[in-house]
Amino acid sequence: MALQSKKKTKQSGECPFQEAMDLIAGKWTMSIVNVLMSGTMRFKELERQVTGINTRMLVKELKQLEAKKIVKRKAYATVPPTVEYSLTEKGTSLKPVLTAIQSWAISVLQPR
Amino acid sequence: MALQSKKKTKQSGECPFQEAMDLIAGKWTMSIVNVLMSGTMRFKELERQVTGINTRMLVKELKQLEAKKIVKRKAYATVPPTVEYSLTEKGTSLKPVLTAIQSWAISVLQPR
DNA sequence: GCCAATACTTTACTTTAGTATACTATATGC
DNA sequence: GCATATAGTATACTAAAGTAAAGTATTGGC
Repeated sequence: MALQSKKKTKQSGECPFQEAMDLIAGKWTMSIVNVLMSGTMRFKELERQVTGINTRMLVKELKQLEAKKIVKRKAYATVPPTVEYSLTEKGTSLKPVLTAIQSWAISVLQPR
Repeated sequence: MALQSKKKTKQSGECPFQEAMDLIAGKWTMSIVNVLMSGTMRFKELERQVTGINTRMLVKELKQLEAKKIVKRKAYATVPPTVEYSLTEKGTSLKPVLTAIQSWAISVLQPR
C-alpha cells in the first residue's frame, strides 16, 4: 500500500496497436460507442439501449470513455438531472473499426 | 462443484456483434492473430514474437482460438516436439478488422 | 404524504484475466 | 552424465471485470 512507484501505467506505450486494443476490449465498450453513433443520448436512454448492461458498468464505462476522450459528457442542472452523452471526434473516428467488426461478425459468425 | 447446469454459455447468441467482441477482446488475442497473419509458426516462435506474453497465457489463448476455429494446430511426433500453429480461413478473414484497428491506432493515438 | 423519474453511488460479491515461476518428458550433442 | 531444446503442465497468486441490489437527492404530479 505504501510506495506507489508501481504506477501500473499499463505500459502500452510500446505499441499503438496494444493501446487501441486496451481501449476496444471490454465487454461493453464498443456496444456503447455503437449506440452513441446514432447521436447524443441521456444516461437512462443509454441504459435502455445497451441491452443487458447494469448501472454500475455503464457508469464505469462512460467514465473511462470520457477519460479517453471518446465520449463527451454534458450535464444540465435540472430536476431530475439531465446528462447528455455524445461521441467526440475521436469517438466517431472509430466508425471504420466498428463496421469492420460488424461485417466480419455477420459474414463469419452468422450460420447463413 | 456438483450440478453443472449453469452452463454459462456466455449467452452472446443474441447478437453477432457481441459474439465478435467476445472473440476480439482479451489483451493478447488480436496480437496473436496479428503475428500469425505472417504465416505458420511454432509455439516457441510465437512466444518470442508476441512480446510480453507468458507461457500460460499463450497456451490458454491458443486453446481458445483453436476452439473458436480461428487457429489450426498441427503436432508432429518429433523430439523435441514440433507443433505448428496457423490461421484458419475464419482467422485470416479477420484481416480487415485488424487493419481497421491498426489504422485507427496510428491516426488517432499517435501524437503525430 | 407517497410515487415516479433521473443520474448516479455504495456495498458486497463472483468470475475471469493475467502474472510468476517451477517442473516434465525425451533424444541428441558434447 | 549434463546441458539443451520444445511444448507444454502445475501451482499459487493478484488484479481487473462484471453482477446484483439497494440507497440518495430533488421536485412535480396525484
